[in-house]
Parts: sequence; C-alpha cells; structure tokens
Amino acid sequence: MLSSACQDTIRAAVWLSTKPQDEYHHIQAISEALNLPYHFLAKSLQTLVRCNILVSRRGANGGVKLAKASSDITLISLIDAVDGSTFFDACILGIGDCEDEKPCALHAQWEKWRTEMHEMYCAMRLDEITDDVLLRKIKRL
Amino acid sequence: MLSSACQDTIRAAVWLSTKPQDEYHHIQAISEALNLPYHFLAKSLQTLVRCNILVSRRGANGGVKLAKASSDITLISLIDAVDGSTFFDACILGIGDCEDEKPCALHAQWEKWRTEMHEMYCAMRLDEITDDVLLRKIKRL
DNA sequence: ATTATTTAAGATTTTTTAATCTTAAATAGG
DNA sequence: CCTATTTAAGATTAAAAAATCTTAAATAAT
Repeated sequence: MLSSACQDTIRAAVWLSTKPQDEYHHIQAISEALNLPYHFLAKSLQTLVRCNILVSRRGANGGVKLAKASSDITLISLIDAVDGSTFFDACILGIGDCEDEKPCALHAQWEKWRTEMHEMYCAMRLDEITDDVLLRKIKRL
Repeated sequence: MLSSACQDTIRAAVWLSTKPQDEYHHIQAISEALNLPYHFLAKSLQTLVRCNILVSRRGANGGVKLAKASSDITLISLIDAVDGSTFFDACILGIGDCEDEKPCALHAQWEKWRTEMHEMYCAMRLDEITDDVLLRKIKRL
C-alpha cells in the first residue's frame, strides 16, 4: 500500500513530533531510535525538506526538525511527497480504464473505500497519530 | 495491493469463464488475447492447477480450462492461491504489532475496511465479474 | 513408434525497489 | 582559518519482483 520509504518517513515524522518543534535532531539519531536504515531514511527526509515539511541544517549540531506544528502536518502530505499521489488511482484488479464510463464489477465499492481512505489520510495529522502507546511501536522490527 | 501475477491470473480466469467450461485453451492464446507475458502467466496458471481451480492437459490440443463452474470460483481463492493469504494482515502504516491489544491511530478504521474487502473478495465469484463491458477491458495495456 | 505440440519446471535475465557507499557542501565551534 | 560534524547528492550494490529462456515430460495425431 505504502512504500517502505514512505512508512519510514511517517515513523520519523511521528518521532519528531514528540520532540520540541525547534530542536534539531540528527538523522542518525532517528535512524537508531527507530531502527531505520540511515542512508535510506536520509534520502526520504531530504524529500520532505524540499517539500517544506521538514527543515534541515547541515554541519555540527545540524539535523532536521518539523517545519510547522505537528497539528498542521497531514498524513497525506507525507504520502504525496514520498510516494506521489498516484496511489489511489488504480483499479483494484489492475484493469485499465476503470475510471471511465464503464467500471469493473468491483469498481463502485472500491471507489467508495478509496475515497474514504484518501479522506482519512487528508484528515489525519501527526499529532493525532502520536501517543505514548504508538511510540513504543513505531520501531522497525 | 495485488501482485501483477495475481492480477494476470484473475484476468485469465475471467477470460476463461467466458468460454465453454469443457474447452481447453492454450495458455499462448490467453496470453495473446489479454496481452500478458506468456511464461509469466503460465507459471501463475500452474499454481491454479495445483490448487484445483484449473485443469490442464499437456501436448497437442492441450491447454487449460476451469475446474468448476465460474459461479463456484471465488476471487479470494485466486488471490490466496497466487499471493498467499497474508495480504490483509499488515498495518496500514507498516507498524508492527498493530494487531495486538494496543492499536495505532488508524487501526480501527483500517481493520473495518480490511474486513469489508476480504468479505467482498470472498463473496465475489468469477461469473459476477464477467460481462461484455469488462471483457473489453481486461487486456493489459 | 514418431513427431509436432503444449504444459511443467527450473534456471537465467531484467527491472524495480531497497539499501549502502562515497564524496561534496555547509555549518558551528575552537 | 581550520577542523570535526552533519546534511546533500549521486553512484553503487543488494534484494525482490517480474519476465524470459531452456529443457523435460506428456499427449494427440499421423
């Protein structure tokens, strides 16, 4: 559903949202805390920086931090940034042209779920994902 | 959501369901009709044969046919056969242990959709997918 | 029986995704 | 200014998924 790069960035963003917003944190530290591959994570986070979701600073005492309050960061913005917005477009059976006039047998139902999912991702913000329980679970296993 | 091998087998099964059930059809013919890679398709269809969803015959005038009426073949049986049954188990965020006592913020909603999807795949049978409209659309693009 | 045909099965190659490595650029602190 | 540190960026490698190739086994027709 979501690429592992995308899941990693969500984990990292959730982790960052539990820290004071003005604090820079080393990508290395995030990578270790969540057991995510450093260079792979760094690459995804760079994408978030370019999308103005994160702010980064190079050099000693550098790192990354959220560019805005966690309550202003939607899940869909992370997904769009890393995976692109083409995830909710495909037919559930992989059959082409399902969007057009004549749908496949599953189309109407899938369309309904797809819309609901998209709305959920749009509505859900980082601060809603974050709680003590989740924090014990966002590490990669 | 579904692997391309799985989508291919669904396409092929739908195509077969439009033919007389006792007719053998060459995998080559299916591959050409639906624009699916021959050897890749053949491999997936062999899986269906082993699961007794298809019957095959080697040699001249050989081919494959449905092992039972298309109204007795559920979508979930194809998916389980090709992709295995682990597709509906994962957390939507990729966070581990989401099944257990303490779920992630999206868990309850995702669980609901997942259950509904699974039920839809269980209920949907080949003959329901097949109609004139769909047949014009099941070719790979 | 022999031959052409076709599925079966495993090996190989290609493509995509994931992960790592290397070097450059920037920054803070001494 | 110099150095250690850290992100940035592109190259490389590894792993997984998709696709192809090759050979074997089975079958029908001649």
